[in-house]
Amino acid sequence: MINSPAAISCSNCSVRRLCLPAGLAQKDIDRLENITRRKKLIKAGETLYRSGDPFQNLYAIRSGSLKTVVIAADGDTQVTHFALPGELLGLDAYSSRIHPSYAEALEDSSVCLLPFGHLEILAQQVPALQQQIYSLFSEELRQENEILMLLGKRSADTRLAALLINISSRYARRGYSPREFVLSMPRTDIANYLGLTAETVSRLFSRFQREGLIKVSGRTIEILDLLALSDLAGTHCGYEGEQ
Amino acid sequence: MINSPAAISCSNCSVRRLCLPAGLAQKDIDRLENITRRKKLIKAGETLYRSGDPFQNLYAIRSGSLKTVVIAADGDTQVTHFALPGELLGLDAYSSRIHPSYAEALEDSSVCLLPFGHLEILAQQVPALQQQIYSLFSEELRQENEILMLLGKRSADTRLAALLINISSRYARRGYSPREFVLSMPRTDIANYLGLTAETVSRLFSRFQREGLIKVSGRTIEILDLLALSDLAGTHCGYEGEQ
DNA sequence: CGTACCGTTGACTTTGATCAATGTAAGTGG
DNA sequence: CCACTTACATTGATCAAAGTCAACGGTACG
Repeated sequence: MINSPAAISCSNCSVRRLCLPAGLAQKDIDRLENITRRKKLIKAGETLYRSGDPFQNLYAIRSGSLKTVVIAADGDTQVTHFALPGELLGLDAYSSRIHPSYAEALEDSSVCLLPFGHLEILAQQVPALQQQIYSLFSEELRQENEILMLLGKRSADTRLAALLINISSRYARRGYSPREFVLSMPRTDIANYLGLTAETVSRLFSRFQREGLIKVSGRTIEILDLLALSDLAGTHCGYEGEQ
Repeated sequence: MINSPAAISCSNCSVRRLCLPAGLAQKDIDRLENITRRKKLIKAGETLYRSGDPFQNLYAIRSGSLKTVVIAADGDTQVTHFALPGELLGLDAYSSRIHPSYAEALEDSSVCLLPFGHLEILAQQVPALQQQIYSLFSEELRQENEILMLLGKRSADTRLAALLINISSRYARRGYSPREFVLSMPRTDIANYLGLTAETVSRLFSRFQREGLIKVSGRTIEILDLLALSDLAGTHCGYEGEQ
């Protein structure tokens, strides 16, 4: 864990407009930076926090990607989110003061630690920050509702198409190509997230490729027919509202 | 819509300890009451708000029950929540300023209107209220994660058992019998919520009855073997964390 | 170079959806 | 009060989608 030099403060973070500082005046960003100095680097496969850990911080992703996973009493797991830079992790721990899920890095990643006690006090003084926190909470609720629809009502191919379109649009929003990207998670995680098996996901990748929708090469995906894929996803695609 | 007499203020509301006033000092409850005077009565089948409506208020349920439903672009719907007294509706509308879902009364119900603008300002001044709002947001996220697990990983019988246990425990928390209750929603809504069909739900009710787990009489459910039913639900039962 | 993990593909099985018919209770108007 | 309507619920027969089990191929890493 390191104390950041000015070089990696919010002000020049590439995802600041997606993250907590969004909508804040410069003087308020300065105050926010005072409590977000601490960073953490985590390697692929390491956990950022575990289920059952006491809630101390929120975590803002600077780079890399993570999955969040809930564990049932019988040991069964459910991947609930694939998180990209600019997104906040840990909000679900507030009420119980215990993390109900764990977060694991899918690749080497860097996160900012946000001590929630400090953030809460600052939010009390800075209405725009307060509003941004509400907004991130609310947006996450809205997204989960869309995923609920996906799991409750959609066929396997629609689910996978929706995930691809979702990831594509989120990369686009971060300045990367929406047409070609590398999935940072294994097939098993995709399957778990979508409520399917790895075999079904694998078969669907093959089928999508056969049908000319995408080109698959291991975890590298090239979208050949974005329109048709979006179509297959319904308009259930933009479940981050970012198409 | 009526202005409440003192008789139906938060202070003597039967669900105040589950609702926004939880954890607030009396003087702060008094201030909260100043902005929560307006009530609304809605009849079974009427909507509290519709998808697309501008976000003005949160709604706290005083009595009755409602469902919240998201509508996909193709018209397909997903029931996302069955809401009981003390619960807050509308949090998911904050970030977009538009309700992404609609809320419909399952029986004649009464709700408190909470103008969010006012609530936000008050929360800025009353840390305990701020914390309670975070808490309700966070708790809702946690619950949605459990439902995700239910829809992603569980069989039809486990899903229905989990719903019954969940409703039972929520009634218990509100001072009603956990062993016998009337479901306020039709089978189709239960099926939609659980990602099943009404036929499957109906068959499961019959099977549970045949197996001596419950007694079904229309929408009246008597739980005969709470232990076995909880067992079937896994411990995925208490997804409101209230068992 | 071999081990371990991940991904793909095939054969078969199972779960729950679909289609269709019938049953039941509540409300409506004659 | 009773036929009639309507909405909700149940049950059965059939079907399809996705799961399971199993074998095999590729790639990365020690």
